[in-house]
Amino acid sequence: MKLNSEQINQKLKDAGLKVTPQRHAILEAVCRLGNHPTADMVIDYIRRTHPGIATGTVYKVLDTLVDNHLVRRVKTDKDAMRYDAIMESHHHIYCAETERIEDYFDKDLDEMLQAYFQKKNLHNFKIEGIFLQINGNFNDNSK
Amino acid sequence: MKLNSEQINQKLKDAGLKVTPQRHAILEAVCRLGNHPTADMVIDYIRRTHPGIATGTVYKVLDTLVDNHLVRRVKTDKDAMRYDAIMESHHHIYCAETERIEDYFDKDLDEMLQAYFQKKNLHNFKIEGIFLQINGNFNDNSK
DNA sequence: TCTTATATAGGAATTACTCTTATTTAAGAA
DNA sequence: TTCTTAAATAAGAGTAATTCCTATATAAGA
Ligand SMILES: [Mn+2]
Ligand SMILES: [Mn+2]
Ligand SMILES: [Zn+2]
Ligand SMILES: [Zn+2]
Repeated sequence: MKLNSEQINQKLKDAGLKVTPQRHAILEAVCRLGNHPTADMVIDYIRRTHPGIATGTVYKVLDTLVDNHLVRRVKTDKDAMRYDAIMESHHHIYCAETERIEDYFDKDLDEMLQAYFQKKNLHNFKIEGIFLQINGNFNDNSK
Repeated sequence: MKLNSEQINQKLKDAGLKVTPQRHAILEAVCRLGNHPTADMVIDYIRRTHPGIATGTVYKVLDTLVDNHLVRRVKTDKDAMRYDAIMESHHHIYCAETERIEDYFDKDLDEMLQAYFQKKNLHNFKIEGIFLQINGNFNDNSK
């Protein structure tokens, strides 16, 4: 989560992508903003330091980052897509009312699910990932 | 899934909703179309028998049906929301490439998850539902 | 340094969805 | 059955979110 400038560049390189200031800024923004920002939030954040960036560039780079597994999409009931720079396996706790999304890491759960579906064997489907969306309401509104 | 006209009306009534031709047609369309149609697909389908229906009405009614638990939203990596008239607990198998979504019913899995989270107890979050999105690729392109 | 495939800027275009207001209607009351 | 009225719909303008196009710029390998 707390990647320095060099680590961000390295991630891009490792993915076989050209390192550009735009890609750097966008990946950094998704990391830094946390809480699963929308494209629009990314744009607002980036323009503070990088005023000229084009809207289309942000969308295109986000797609590229998703395709190259540096970022993932997080879907909610609302219209706008949200993005997540945490690529370690984790799930999402989501409150539709407040649009708040919290990460949920649970190794035991992941192992349980993996074991379950190994046994189950969905014929004619190759599983690439299993994600849980846990819907409900947060009791407090802290954080 | 194979609801007749009367059953559709009954569902609306049971939810405490006024029965209107538009609501009837929209709920029927989501049932009949299956495969998690977009609002646009619902509009196209309905206009064949019900040419005058307004776009805004379809979106509004879909919202109403979701709020009253007669339909649920299904989100994918693409921009457009999709809808599902199957309200029994089930999960989704999703291929991002083809945008195909298959329903996945699994009582054992549901019980396992429920038991797991009962024990786990996410403090400060009231769970309303847990949905799995199983991402990957279908081997065949049948169906 | 040169080359070139790739990426970005700029902005128009499109899609998906939302909102507003006048009109209509479902369904309970009389 | 007719009346009443809160709620629903039509129509279409408006907005948000995303995509697309093309000229220009740039990263990075040769
Ligand atoms: Mn979603
Ligand atoms: Mn949209
Ligand atoms: Zn996350
Ligand atoms: Zn379904």
